Amino acid sequence: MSLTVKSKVEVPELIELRRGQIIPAAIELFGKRGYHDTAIRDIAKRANISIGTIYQYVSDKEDVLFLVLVEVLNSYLRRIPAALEGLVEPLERFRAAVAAYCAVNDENAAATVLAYRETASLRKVRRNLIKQKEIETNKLIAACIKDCIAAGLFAKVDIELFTYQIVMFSHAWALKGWRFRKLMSLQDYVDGGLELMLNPVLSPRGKRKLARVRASAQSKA
Amino acid sequence: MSLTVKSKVEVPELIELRRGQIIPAAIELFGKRGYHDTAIRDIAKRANISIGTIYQYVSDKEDVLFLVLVEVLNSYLRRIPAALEGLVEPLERFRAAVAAYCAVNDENAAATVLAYRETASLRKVRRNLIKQKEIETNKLIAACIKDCIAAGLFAKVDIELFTYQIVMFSHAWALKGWRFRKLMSLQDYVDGGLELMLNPVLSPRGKRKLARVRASAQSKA
Amino acid sequence: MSLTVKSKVEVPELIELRRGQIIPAAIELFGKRGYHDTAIRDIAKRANISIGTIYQYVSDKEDVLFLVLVEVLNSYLRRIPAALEGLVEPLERFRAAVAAYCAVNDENAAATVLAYRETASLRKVRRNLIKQKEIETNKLIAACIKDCIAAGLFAKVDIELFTYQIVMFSHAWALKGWRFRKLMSLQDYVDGGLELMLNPVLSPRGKRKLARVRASAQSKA
Amino acid sequence: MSLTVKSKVEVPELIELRRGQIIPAAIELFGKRGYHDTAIRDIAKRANISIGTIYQYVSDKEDVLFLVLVEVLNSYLRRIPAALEGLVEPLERFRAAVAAYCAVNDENAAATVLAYRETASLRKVRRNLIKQKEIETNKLIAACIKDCIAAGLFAKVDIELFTYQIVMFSHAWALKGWRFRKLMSLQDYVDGGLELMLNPVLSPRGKRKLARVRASAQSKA
DNA sequence: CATGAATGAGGATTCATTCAT
DNA sequence: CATGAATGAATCCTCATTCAT
Repeated sequence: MSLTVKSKVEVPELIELRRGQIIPAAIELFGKRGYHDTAIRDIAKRANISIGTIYQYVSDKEDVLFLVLVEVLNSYLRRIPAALEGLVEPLERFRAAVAAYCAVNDENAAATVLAYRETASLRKVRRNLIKQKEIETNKLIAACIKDCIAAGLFAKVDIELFTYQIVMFSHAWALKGWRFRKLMSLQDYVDGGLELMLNPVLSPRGKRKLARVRASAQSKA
Repeated sequence: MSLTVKSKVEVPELIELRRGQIIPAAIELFGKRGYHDTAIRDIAKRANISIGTIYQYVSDKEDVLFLVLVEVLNSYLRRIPAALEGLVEPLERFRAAVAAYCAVNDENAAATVLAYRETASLRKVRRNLIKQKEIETNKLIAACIKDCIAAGLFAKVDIELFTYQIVMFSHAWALKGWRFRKLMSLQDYVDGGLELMLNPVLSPRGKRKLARVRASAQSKA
Repeated sequence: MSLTVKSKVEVPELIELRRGQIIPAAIELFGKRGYHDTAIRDIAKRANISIGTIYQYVSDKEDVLFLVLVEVLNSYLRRIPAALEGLVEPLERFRAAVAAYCAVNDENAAATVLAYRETASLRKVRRNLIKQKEIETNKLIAACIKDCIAAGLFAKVDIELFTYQIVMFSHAWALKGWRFRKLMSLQDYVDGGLELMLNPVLSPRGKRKLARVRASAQSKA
Repeated sequence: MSLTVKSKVEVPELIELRRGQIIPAAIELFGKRGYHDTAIRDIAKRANISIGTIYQYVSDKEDVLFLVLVEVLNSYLRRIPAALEGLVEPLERFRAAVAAYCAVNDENAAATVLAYRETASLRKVRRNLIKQKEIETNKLIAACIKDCIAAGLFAKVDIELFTYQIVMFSHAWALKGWRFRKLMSLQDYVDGGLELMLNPVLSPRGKRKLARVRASAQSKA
């Protein structure tokens, strides 16, 4: 009920089509001006549909925000597995996951910032669902960490803490982009961050492995 | 002009008195309901003054937000030096700075979240000023790091990156409080985080020092 | 033109079929929620047809209200003659007419209330037509009164006034149902009312007749 | 809570002043166009105040309707005792009460019609309060009837029924004004109605009294 | 200086009606 | 003929801001 967004139109293709117009328009405007300073009228204009049409696929302005945030979080949730596809070596997978997550937060910086700013504007149930989605995303990273530990590449660190360190590191690129973008490239950010975060964690075996991984990466480049 | 908040009343003592009523009320309400969902009327009521009086010391609702954010950032800026007072040993100072910053973010979690949510609602000049204040705070931490490096306790890490790692770590306690508070105490959070962040950074000498610092901390307890 | 409801479909059977779906649905909903708080969409849903179909047989929401009110008034117009069928004795006919009119207003209380509430929402021409229908209904009762006078059963009262007294008495059962239904049965209401209204009107002969009519009614029961 | 209308302004004189502007404007417009077809903007314009001011003395459009209906019913409630002042003879009092009630319904015909049309638009609690007020008004008339019975002027009729007969008779002048005003004067309506309604009720003594009352009334005129 | 009543622009939402399929 | 998605005018209501007292 509060977790699903009710639509007056029932044809699934139409719902997909229209929400596919509404959500991107809203992401853009919410990202630029914030939720409260964006009028439904603005979204309608940007989406090239009428106000009335929006209200046929959504029953509230808050519904739009909810759809937007779910979409953002889902897109993050999709990107990490995609980046891991084909990779089997645990350390490589870990590094790919971090790089991918940073990349998403780079491409959708406004959306990440939006999630931080406006999740609080949702009703509690929905706010919780958004948090749940964040936890799910975190699990993807936690899994990589566990694999590295299992493979003897990482010491037995606090997984939750280490996961959040990586999550915050990735979000920081979006949240503090105004600072970092002046100072370094995303590539440097990821490399420097991994350096900083991996050292305390790598076992001796992990260090050797890392050296090899780096060498091969370099030879490819 | 946009950096200072204009007041119709010129008596400095009055300005201080009234703003001293307005700002805490606004911090509380903005923190609870957010900037947009808090009406000037609400702030007036909480501060036990009239709407008219608020507008005598402020020319805008945005002014209130600005004053609030400046106050929050300033309070952070004051806390770190206070925590370092009397300490001379670089590693101890570093650890104290981190602990202090985490503590402030714990005590004023709502304010920290507020800064993340609503800084974007300020005009550009002011937004920049807030960012500047954040940079100043960061410098306090960066200075500790530099001292540790100079003392040969830390390897020559990227200072900016390491500083932000600590900053985000501290903010995370407020931003992700909904998660961490269920999992651990602030003490454990700080300890676990320092463990995670220090290892990659400590020089061999630093590691020995750390062992001693810890031992003495334990004997005190 | 304003007195007839235009239909885009011309087949009379279809018009009858569709309006036969629309009107009952509208009577129910208008009665329950009122004209303004009932949406065409609601009527369509209740009638199991589409909004578009409604607009094929009606050109306005007001058309629906008009059809509804005409239908209500017509049904009243049909009920009185039906109740008089077979009766010849003037006093009996009079009493039957009153009882029948009260009964209709009992069965369709919501519709009677609706007529009072929403006739004013019609355009003037149509409002007048509805009033005309009311006058026609009243004539049925007036005729009974006249017959009683002609038969020497009633004194020469003001027919218009007496008619309206009866009309209002019948409507009151619907309009003030919230009061009367708590206090008495419809039967008691009709009997008590007739007692009250007849006395001032009956001639001596009328009184004797009434006594006989009552006696025979009793013996039947 | 739902029975009182909340005001943001607390000064009683101001509340009285502003509501004294709002309510008459609303009575006029609701009476003319109905509740739903009257916009708050229209009321504001007619009352020569701003929309915002209305909402400082009322929290809802429904509040306005409620205030209007309460005012209408109260004015009725005041008029009957006023008309009875100084009169002691029960039959005279009864006749004066009826005449007064008819007169109010004549002067405020639109308001009476409004009560019939729009009471249903109120929330249940308030609708009940309005009904309660109607019952109170009825009691004033019922009391006159009781006095007449006690004085042996009326037979022992069903008081509730007789009261409502008079109430409906008075309302009918407003509700069916479109008919009666063409046919007779208010004076004739009252006289004719009383004739019709009193006859069945008057005891022999009552009849003699009535004759005297009439004679004296005539000699005065 | 302090007050808070008055203002009205601005924004969310509804729903009668149309029209392409 | 039937359908129901699309439209946007219309309306309620909020709240930042002003200004007379």
